[in-house]
Amino acid sequence: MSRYSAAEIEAKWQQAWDQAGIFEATREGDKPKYYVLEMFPYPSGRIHMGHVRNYTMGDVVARYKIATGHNVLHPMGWDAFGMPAENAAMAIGGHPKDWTYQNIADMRAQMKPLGLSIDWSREFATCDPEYYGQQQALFLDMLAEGLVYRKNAVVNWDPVDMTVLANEQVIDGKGWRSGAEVERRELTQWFFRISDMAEELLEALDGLENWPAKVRLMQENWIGKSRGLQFAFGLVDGFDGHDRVEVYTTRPDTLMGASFVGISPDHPLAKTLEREREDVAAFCAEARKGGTTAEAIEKAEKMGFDTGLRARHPFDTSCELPVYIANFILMDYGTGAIFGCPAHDQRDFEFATKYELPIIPVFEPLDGGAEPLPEAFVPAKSDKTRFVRGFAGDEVQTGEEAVNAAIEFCEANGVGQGVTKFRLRDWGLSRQRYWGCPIPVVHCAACGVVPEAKENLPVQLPYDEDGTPIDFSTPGNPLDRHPTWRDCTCPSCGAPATRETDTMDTFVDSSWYYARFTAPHAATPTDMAEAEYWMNVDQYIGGIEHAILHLLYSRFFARAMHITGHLPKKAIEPFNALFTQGMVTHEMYAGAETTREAGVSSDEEEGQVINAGRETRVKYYFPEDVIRFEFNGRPKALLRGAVEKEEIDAQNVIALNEFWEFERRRTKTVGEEDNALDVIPSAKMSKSKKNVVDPASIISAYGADTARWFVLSDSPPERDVEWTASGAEAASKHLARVWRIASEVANAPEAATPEADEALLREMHKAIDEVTKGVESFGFNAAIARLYAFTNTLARSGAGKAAKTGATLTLAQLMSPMTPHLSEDIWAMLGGEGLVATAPWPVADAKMLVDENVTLPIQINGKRRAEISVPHDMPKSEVEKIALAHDAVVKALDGAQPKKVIVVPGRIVNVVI
RNA sequence: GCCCAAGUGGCGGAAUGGUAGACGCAGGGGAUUCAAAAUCCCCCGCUGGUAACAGCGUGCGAGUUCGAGUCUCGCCUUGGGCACCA
Repeated sequence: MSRYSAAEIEAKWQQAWDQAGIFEATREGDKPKYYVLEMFPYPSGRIHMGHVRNYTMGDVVARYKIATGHNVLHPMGWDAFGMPAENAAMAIGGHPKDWTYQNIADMRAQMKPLGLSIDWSREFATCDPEYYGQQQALFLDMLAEGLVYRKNAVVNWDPVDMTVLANEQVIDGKGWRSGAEVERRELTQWFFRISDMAEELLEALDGLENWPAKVRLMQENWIGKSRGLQFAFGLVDGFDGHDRVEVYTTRPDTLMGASFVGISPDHPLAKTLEREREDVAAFCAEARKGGTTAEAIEKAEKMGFDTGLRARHPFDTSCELPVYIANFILMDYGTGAIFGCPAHDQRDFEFATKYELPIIPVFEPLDGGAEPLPEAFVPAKSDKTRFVRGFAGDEVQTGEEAVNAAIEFCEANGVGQGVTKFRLRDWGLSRQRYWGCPIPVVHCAACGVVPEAKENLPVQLPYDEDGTPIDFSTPGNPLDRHPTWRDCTCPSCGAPATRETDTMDTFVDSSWYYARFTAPHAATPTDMAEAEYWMNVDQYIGGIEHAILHLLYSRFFARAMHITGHLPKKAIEPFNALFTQGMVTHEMYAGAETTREAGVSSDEEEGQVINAGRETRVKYYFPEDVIRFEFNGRPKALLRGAVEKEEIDAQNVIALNEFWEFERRRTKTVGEEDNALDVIPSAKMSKSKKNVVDPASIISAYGADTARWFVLSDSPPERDVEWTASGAEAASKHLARVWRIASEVANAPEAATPEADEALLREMHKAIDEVTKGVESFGFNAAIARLYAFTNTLARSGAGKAAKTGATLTLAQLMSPMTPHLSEDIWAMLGGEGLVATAPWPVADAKMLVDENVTLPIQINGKRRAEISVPHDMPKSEVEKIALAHDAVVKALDGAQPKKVIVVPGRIVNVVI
């Protein structure tokens, strides 16, 4: 073979690894363990470049750790439950299970050629009954520990489809599918008691040193701890048993600026009033209208209703404040009631302006110190309030200080007490869906809600029992409609009973899969001995989009699993290190109209960027950028990305609601619907098909090593990388060059000059040093740049055969985490021992990293003016002497003495004149 | 509105406070070839200069330092997170 043939080589070495079984993880041996994990994919049916990048990074880490003497666990599985499968069943018939397992088979077939160091013997899908059965066992244990409970919750209810809608599925207050006005309805749902752990989940963030600061911060904000004062306003005249209104405030220092009290329409007092007064009922009905989406809230006008009730100010009993019901007050934060201080709160200010309530500043608008007031309301002569003086003297305090002083003051005066609140809510896990893990409880007329007996697990989803197909043709939960599945007996009394038909949020599935990988076939959720050995995940890699929900839920679950005896204490923070990688982007046209205007013909070359005129950039998100499906019989593809809206012709964008249905599976983080998510039909997509980079076609054209090399080479891993055809071409050429260089080593002269050998050896050790540092610090792009440089050195070196052979073997080794097949081939070609995959990582010789002679720049007043070459270990004084004798320095000094000479050994000389 | 991050050639990007622009892409020139592909060599921040060289240069403005892309402060721009959260 005289040319590098990726297809041949890659198949050959994958087979060799398989036969050697080197990626199968066992607990044997005394090597330190290392668990590397990439966020597992949703089986959409096709892998994309985002997957390639994610798994390549994980593979680099895994292979490097193998080479450095670790016992590595590197598993792969499938996040397989969720809406797309159910929608496919709805749109094209068939069963979600068949659709899913077919997709898994397809994706596995596409992933295998990448040559990943995965222990496939541990593979599972979350829709395997073996997995979700253990998840049900876990649920029952959590139920027994009080970590799960049932309560009423307000949800978006579509009265036509008779289903609960996620916030993202409510568009302009209407159900995405039915178009019916969405109602807010109270339903009984299951919840994880995650809010009880808010404090701990927050505090433990500090210990996650190897997590990106950004992710920790996002979680901190999400948990949203706040310190404030909770106290009661007494009502002047009580109403039907209500004689006080409890409020919570984070700004007790503005208490003297209170001009009204507001309560939520869902507040108990409002509900009582509603029952007895028609005008209140009418207002509350109006206020409750509209969904709970961020968009609906944004648009809603601030409305208030004066109940006529009056509240007494706790520090000024002569002051009576009106009690309003207001639509902007949420029942589920704080106490569902507030006091309004229009002078120091924008929202209260708007409300007060609208209803002509007094605006009472409590701080002077001093320079510095005091917070600025809305300009119109800075009083001519400021009224330094009694309150500020009362507890803080004349000094106007700000921020936390003022708040704490106010709390202290209030507590001392018997007005309420300081409390800590969190934004984090309990995690509602009930989904009215078929394709999810059934919640293993039974409803019994006599016993109520009864946990299913463990010996009856798994509670399996019905497939096609008794020839009764699952009915996906109509909206709602197919489990509800199933004629027999719900029927069961009560595990407690044995009487006929009904199964719970809600299934679990798919985030539950992904909250503990990392633990299951340590013992994927254990008869209990985990095997403690295995968990003790393998946990924690040493390096977790995935997309930033999971910064909050998935990672927070996993942290909660790990704690819950410890409490229920399924994980050791050390695993309550399951991911020691986290790396969030960027996306793979690619320029493209957004739709056929645009494409035609740009003058693109269909026979343009694959992947070429054709015209900059109307192109736009699309970000391919991990893990599922493109979902192919049929909708109403038409083939479509969904593309989620930052397409600039105005670039897209309206007719090319299918309805957002179709998109959201497919997105619901991954329950969007709140507010993400604002992220310009656009959807392009595949009919249009195929016309501009050249915009989609399909890993399979790249691999068949260039080979896996090229794809791997490229996705790592161009950008830092945490940043987005743009896929370009020329970049892929360059990667391919480079690998072919390395192979060629290796195959020509045999032609090198037996003996060369010792200088040439020495020089190559030094370069080699420098390369070892820098590449190792790069790989260890996720500086893959820098490591690759160093490998390019070393390759250039090697190619031009006049060293002899032995030195060149050694250098080439080392090059192959250093490249092996990124291009394992090519490296393996070169290793074998040059007589390396065994497999390069298991060969010990080369170690740089510190002595070889420093050259005998170094070039030092000479600066004069910080500007480079000359350079000298001196031995690296020459004493400072000698260096100084030589520098001062340099022509350029002598000339600049012009006979004068330098003020100062700074010599940094091996670095620089600076002469200050 | 609140919080966070990032701004370096035509492009992606290098650079423990110590020669800014490594490495790659794109571009230009050349060798090889009947020709091409492939390969190899050279140039490539801006301005002036044939050149040697000089001046300028890491978003803008200050500061610390012998020395700042890197540290501090203030702006500008872009990106991200949170949000009727009291």
